[in-house]
Amino acid sequence: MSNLPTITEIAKKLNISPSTVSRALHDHQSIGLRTKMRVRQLASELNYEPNQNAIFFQQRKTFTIGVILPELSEAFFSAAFSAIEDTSYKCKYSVLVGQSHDSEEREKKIIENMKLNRVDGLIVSIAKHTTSYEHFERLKKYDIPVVFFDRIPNIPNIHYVACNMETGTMKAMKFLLKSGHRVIGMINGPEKLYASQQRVEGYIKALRSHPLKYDPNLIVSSDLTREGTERAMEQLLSLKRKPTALVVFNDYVALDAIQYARSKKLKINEDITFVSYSNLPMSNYTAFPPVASVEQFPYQQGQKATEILVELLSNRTGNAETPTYNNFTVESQLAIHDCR
Amino acid sequence: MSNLPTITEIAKKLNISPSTVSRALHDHQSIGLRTKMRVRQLASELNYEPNQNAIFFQQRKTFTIGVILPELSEAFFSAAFSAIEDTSYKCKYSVLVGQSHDSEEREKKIIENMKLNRVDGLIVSIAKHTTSYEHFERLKKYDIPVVFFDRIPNIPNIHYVACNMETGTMKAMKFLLKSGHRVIGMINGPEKLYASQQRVEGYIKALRSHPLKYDPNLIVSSDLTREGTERAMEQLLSLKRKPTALVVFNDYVALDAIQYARSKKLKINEDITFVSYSNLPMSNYTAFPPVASVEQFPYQQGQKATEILVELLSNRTGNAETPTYNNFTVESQLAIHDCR
DNA sequence: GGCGGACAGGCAAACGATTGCGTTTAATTT
DNA sequence: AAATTAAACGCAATCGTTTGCCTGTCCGCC
Repeated sequence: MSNLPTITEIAKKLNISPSTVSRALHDHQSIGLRTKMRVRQLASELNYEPNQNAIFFQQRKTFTIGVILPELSEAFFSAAFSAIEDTSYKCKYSVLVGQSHDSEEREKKIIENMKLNRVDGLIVSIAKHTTSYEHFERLKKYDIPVVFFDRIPNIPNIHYVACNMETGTMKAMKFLLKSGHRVIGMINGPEKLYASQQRVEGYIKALRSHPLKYDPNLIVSSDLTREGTERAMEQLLSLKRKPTALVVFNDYVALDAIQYARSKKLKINEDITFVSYSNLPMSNYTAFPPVASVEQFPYQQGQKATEILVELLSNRTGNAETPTYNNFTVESQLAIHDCR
Repeated sequence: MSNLPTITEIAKKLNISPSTVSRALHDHQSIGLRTKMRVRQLASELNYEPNQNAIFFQQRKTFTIGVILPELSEAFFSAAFSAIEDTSYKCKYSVLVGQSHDSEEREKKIIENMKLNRVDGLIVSIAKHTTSYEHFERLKKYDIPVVFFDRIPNIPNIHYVACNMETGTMKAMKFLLKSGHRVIGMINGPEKLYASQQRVEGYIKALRSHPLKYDPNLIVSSDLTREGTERAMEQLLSLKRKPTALVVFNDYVALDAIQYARSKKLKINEDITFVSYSNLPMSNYTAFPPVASVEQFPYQQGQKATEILVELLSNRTGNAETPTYNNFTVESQLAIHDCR
């Protein structure tokens, strides 16, 4: 039943040594053609399959990459994860996954777990409540490379893939400015996030290049919960110079913000216009979608991150070379929705 | 650097044998207290961590469960997967995942891969285009138990977790009947799916118990694509006895159907009413959500499936006991949306 | 005094595959 | 004919941990 054939069995049946079998199956040069044939013949007859566990153990490698994400059920991350799975499947890597549920503690535990499981490398999008990065730093000692994507920590010497949120924000701003808006607010995400900082940069640069003066009151942060978003909206709507348009951290936040605005009897696209990020497919179905969305290409990000990691893993010579850090920025793009 | 401490090292430094160290770390009875202390002391000093690969290899177990899903980016599956991850995390299992993208061929390849990776067991929601189940049958020979959930094949002798779609459909139907609808149509999913068959059962039972006569023309299938749904709608709307309400396979299909209805100038909730399944959070944001949705509890399904699998895996005695097949049905529930 | 048994620990095989280094045989060169 | 060499394969160690079985030692008890 569960007694799978091994290399040693094959060897015995053919009266040769296990090493020969192994080499034959790997098409090693120093094995004669007829032996190779006999081995392969028998192997396929017996339905032989190499025991990956034995190989992993022997090679001190698992051909497994760990993925740590905040929430698998969020469309952006599941799209990215889908890409990661697809890409590593192509590269013969397996994928182990854990979700931090945006908790730093959980994130640490998962990392611990991944380390125990001896993953070869990690792809991470950090939890929004993560404040310190030492648990990632420690991985360097274990020779486990980490590639961050989208939610990347703002520290030097890391591998990462991210979308250029600065230019993305500039595109969004220019679109709004062109439409005639002059007082534009922003609901930003947690300030620790690099992506949040980039949004502010883009916001300011767009204003400057127009030129308009920058009013810090027009930028407020949300913790990305519904309540946080409502508080942010409250703040923005209570300003003397009330914004006629808002750039909002992502589509989820935007939908909450829009609902809040409607509850305050504001007319969407008349009294107030929304632009958002990450262009969820669900925007197609919603009643009042943002008029435009900065596409963040989750699939591409996931794919690129995986490719970088695999590259990193295959180029390992073991000796202490000077490490170079890969980063890849995918250019963002503004998707303008047709609001029929 | 990457030279992690091993049991043998610890043994050497303490001048005892590796077996003693192993047993000490496992709190084995036959090891003296002071030796245990010394071992643990040194182990934590050296930051010893057992090499899981070695253990997996030695125990012929991986403590890994494989998960095969159609699409990770679908809310239902990512919620279920989230539960699977959470639950197996608690049970000290790792999760390997693959998505079939609803292709039978891809499904087969993933299974092959999981087999190679020696997963201990599998949790599967089958691809909608899967027609034969031999690739699952084969796994029995390898002693890899499979627990199906939600999308389960309609064959005997399997472990599965599913939502009771029959009673769920009856609840939906009764709700519509109570609201006064007399001609109720159904857009069903692929007929192969057990879940589709159950929906039809519930549909018919609800009619009979009312009693109303059953008109087969009122049930049409969609392949779950937008086009398929539109064809289904076309069929239903061209009937002489036009339905005033529709029970639709899931929320995605419902949203497509509703859009189609609107494009035909039908007024939602006046000319035609929709009831759907699986109560996606996004329904809260959409313009015209179905008035009610049969909640399928993806989280609970995922959790239960994982629990069953873990139970199955820990109860393995190895001898050929008569297998018993676990199945678990979570009762569905009708969520009525407030359409303000 | 001899015996049983509890206690503490060691030996060595086993899990399955890979790989550096040797060994044999036969062919080729000088 | 002797020497060199290439081809084809075997030996044995190795990866790190677990575990069945054995060996002492010490104690208590009849």
